[in-house]
Amino acid sequence: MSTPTRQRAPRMSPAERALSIANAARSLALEEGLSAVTLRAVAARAGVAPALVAHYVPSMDVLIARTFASVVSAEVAEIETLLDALPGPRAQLGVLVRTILDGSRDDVTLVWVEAWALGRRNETLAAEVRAQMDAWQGVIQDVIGAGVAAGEFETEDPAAVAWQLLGMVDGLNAQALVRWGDTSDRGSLISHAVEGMLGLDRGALDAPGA
Amino acid sequence: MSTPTRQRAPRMSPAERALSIANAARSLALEEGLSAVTLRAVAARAGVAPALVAHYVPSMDVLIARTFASVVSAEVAEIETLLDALPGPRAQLGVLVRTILDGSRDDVTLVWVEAWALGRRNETLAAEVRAQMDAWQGVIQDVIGAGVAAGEFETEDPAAVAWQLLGMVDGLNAQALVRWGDTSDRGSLISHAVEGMLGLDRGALDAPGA
DNA sequence: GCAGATATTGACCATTTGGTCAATAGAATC
DNA sequence: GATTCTATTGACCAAATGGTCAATATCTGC
Repeated sequence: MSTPTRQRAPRMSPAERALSIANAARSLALEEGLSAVTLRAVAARAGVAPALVAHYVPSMDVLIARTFASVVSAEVAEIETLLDALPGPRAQLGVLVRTILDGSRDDVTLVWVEAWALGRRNETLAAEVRAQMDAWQGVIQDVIGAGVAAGEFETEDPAAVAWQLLGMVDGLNAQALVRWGDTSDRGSLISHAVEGMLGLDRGALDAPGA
Repeated sequence: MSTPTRQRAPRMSPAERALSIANAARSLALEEGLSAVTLRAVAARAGVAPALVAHYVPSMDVLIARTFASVVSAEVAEIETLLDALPGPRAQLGVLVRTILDGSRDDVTLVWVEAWALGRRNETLAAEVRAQMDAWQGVIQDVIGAGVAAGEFETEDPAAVAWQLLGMVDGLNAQALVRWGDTSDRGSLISHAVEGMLGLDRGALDAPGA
């Protein structure tokens, strides 16, 4: 059947090849989930013999953990720069919630959900999951903390609220991954929920003017 | 090494054997997760040859889906009877949230999380996941609907609020599965969140008297 | 007790997984 | 142009997965 046989891969420097493999793993994870990041699948996508992937990575467990970290830390960084451009904590929190729930990151959500499951049998991945959760929680906590300092939010425990909010949006995203269409009112409803947690008036977090 | 060899399993009626296998799969799922429900693992736990499991089940995919349904529907039934014993919607909602989040069902949570992940490669399981999500949502929606009818809750879309609440608690439970200890304030915080969604005063859902 | 029905099993098979290692090919250096 | 270095590969391996099927053991009805 035509040429299902792979050409010999052009020689690269170790750094280049390592990057190429990491990128292959990353795109594979985003398109088909972390469980699709197997030795052979990564090799095929990178256009390379399976043995080469094994050669460049200590074990598949750590490649999966690194891939997870790569995907998620990029998302965190993206959100952070987005928030930096906004005026105050209230605007930031509103945008934060709406952005996370806007459904445009289902691929990342899939990576999260599979990481929770795979983490039970891959301790390296589990550690990375905890680290990235901490990073996420930190971003949210900073916003909430700033809001409390500015007298805009009311809570005695910004850290706990941040964890709570993180869990909520994770759950809603995971749910959206499984359920049919209908991702309608997620934004406004959770805004009301957050208002409840932070002692805000109803609608205080709704999208401003625009 | 002693006797790692299995005795021949005592003969049973098909109904009995099928039940025995289902129970083995169920306990395995609760102890080690859905991904541990493999042909050989189930056979070992049931004290039976692997071929017998294959004989009694159309495929592992459906055994896994049935096991998921068994675990989750039992939980739904348990909660329903718990709610029936309570006076009104507000008490029911408060207990509902606190009970789901009390951390005593981590085994079921693990089954949920793995079902989300495995469902992407097991359509039978995916269908069952959606069905059980609908069941859960129905229970919650009934409580909220009753509360709205009684003038205790304020929302225009009980169904949406129910979905939202379900997603939130799922996420918080999944998070607790991964994070270290510290499952502290989950109850009261989410109560405030729900109060925000349903237009209740702060503290309206806190545990009564007791 | 004997014969038939059937619950159960061992022996296979194909596939997929992660991983190892000596051999090979290709670029850089002398 | 020959030699050295090394990126890359094919050929393996062990383990685990789901699944099939003829053979066997055991119970039931006659």
